[in-house]
Amino acid sequence: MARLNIEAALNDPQLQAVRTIEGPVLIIAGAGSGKTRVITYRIAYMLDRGIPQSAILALTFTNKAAREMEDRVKELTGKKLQNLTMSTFHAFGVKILRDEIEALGYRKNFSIYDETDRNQLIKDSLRECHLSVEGTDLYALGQLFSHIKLGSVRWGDGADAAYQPVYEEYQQSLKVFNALDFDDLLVLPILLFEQYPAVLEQYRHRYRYLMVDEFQDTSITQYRLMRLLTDQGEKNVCVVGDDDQSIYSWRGASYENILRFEQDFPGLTEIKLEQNYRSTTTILEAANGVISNNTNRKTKTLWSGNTGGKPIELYHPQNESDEADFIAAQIRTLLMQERLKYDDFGVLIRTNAMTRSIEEAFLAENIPHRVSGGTSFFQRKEIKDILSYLRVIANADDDVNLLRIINTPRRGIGKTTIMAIAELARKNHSSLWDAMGRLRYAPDTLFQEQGKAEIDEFMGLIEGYKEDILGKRGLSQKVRSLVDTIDYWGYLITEYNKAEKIARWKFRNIEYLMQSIANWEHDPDNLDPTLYPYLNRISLITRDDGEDEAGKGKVNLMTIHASKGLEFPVVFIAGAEEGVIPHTRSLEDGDRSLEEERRLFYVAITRARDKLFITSCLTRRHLSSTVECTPSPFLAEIPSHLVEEPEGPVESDTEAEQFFALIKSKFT
DNA sequence: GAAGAGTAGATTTTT
DNA sequence: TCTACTCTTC
Repeated sequence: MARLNIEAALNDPQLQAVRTIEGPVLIIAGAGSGKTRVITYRIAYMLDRGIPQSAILALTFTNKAAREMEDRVKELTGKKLQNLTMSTFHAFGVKILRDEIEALGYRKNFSIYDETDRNQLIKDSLRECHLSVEGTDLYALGQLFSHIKLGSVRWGDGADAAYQPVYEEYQQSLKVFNALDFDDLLVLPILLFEQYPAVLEQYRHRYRYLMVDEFQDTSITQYRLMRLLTDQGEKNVCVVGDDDQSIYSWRGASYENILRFEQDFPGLTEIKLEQNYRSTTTILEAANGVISNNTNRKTKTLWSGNTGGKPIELYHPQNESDEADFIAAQIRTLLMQERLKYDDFGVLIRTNAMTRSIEEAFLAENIPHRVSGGTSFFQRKEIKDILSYLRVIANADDDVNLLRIINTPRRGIGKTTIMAIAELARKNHSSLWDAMGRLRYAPDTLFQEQGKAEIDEFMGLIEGYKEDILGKRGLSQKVRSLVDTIDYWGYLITEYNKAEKIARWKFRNIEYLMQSIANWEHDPDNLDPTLYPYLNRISLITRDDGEDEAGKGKVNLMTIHASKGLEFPVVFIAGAEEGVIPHTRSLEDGDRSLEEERRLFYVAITRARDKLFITSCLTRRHLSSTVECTPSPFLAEIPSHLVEEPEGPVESDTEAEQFFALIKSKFT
């Protein structure tokens, strides 16, 4: 391999961070201080010193970050990295459970429930306990269940004990369905390790070098898992984080893990990376001006070698569509004037719903773009339908997914039939599939022959594909045949008979899905291209993170949360209004959340390398009405000498332009 | 008993 | 704008 020349590539603190591979290490890495660089060099350095790939475990926060890091290490070392484990905490949990879950009384073909599946199950559990679904805040109840499961709240003690039976029903159902929710992916490995020390010992023995990225965004549960793996012996664990960029506390993340780490690992090496290589002084000063208003933070001074920089430009468009047009027009101008490329631009928004207007403007202006976040591809109804078939083929006891497809496309198994099956399942404490199996051959039932025949046909369909797919290759071909057999196209046509366009578009999505399965299956690095690994993988992907090259040459449109860890020469922050950032929903629960919103704004600013645009609309459509907006209070925290703010609102399109746009849209 | 039509209700951030 | 649930019709 090419000789690793780390001295030339790194500054002193970075060098120290890379070379200190023994013992506990805490790296406080400010925004743009070369954190990813340090982590990748550190791994390369370890490999260079002869530490085997299989001994290294690097945990990240998102799949995207994991993949990116892997690519960079690959690039740096020129090695194949088949035994290096780089994944999210959740994916690591799945990996453990896939091998060991039988010890906990589940089967290996477990299903993983996403938010939608989980909400469905919570609804069913509520009904089962004779509580009204309409009168319950499902989101809040889901959060409560999470807290209970993760052990941060107890019944009666901050948690409404009235919901305890619902929780128990929920848990029991998961067990019967052989399904896990996202929390289980962390909690069950911990349980496993606590109950079976010998298993834990195996993992400790294997993973002797641990790294945790985005440490400020780990939860206490993730911390416990990490600690179990590193508490004994050499304690070669390195965590990298920045308390100022902690933006996931609503998901249980706690930057206090940094303090906890200091306590639990005495004698650790602490390294601060404070030199910012990314942004101009202007941008950095603005960011510092904002974040210094937070009270709860570790002291840290970011400085930059780049002096000066272009001013930050703040605009006030009339409404969100003017805002979108403005951004599109600026991109067009800068492309020509500054010779920038499309992928030099990042457009950051607070909520997914804000993508729409901007995307429309990009489409109208013919600006190639990529949206990450947003309603994930895998959340679309048509995709979920097809995937539900696959999930049921993998694990027929999965009632939630079974119910989704049992009559989709319609095959004459209606409400009454399903109720009867559910009744039998309830009596036997079994899954629906199990109950159907009984009904299928039972001579004496309340069922008419008609219903029975349909159940028989449905079960036959699933069983046939089970035979054909499980453990076998050629997945994408078989999915294609499945889609044909159930005539999903025919279903779409009848369901959307008034809008063939929609039906066609939905079917195209399914084509994409099959294409992506094919890509995954033909990836030479993929050693096991069968159904289970596929389902495990996609269950944890929320973003439509198209394969590596897909983002090249495109403007990046994403939420601020999704932008963490990325950087762009030019950044637009859209919707810098009170109620958007800070978001109304977060203002409801106090100062701690306000500080988190400020950190979010800080993260957004620090994504920019050279130039930052901020737009704050005068009005914005919200739900179905238009509301007046006031600028975000955070804007006033940016030192005013850094900002250029043209008077008055941005000009909206002249009538002539609108006319041309209309003509143009008719031709496209 | 199932299919189709119509109407609420909903939009913070993600594994 | 879209989806999930309810009510009506066949």
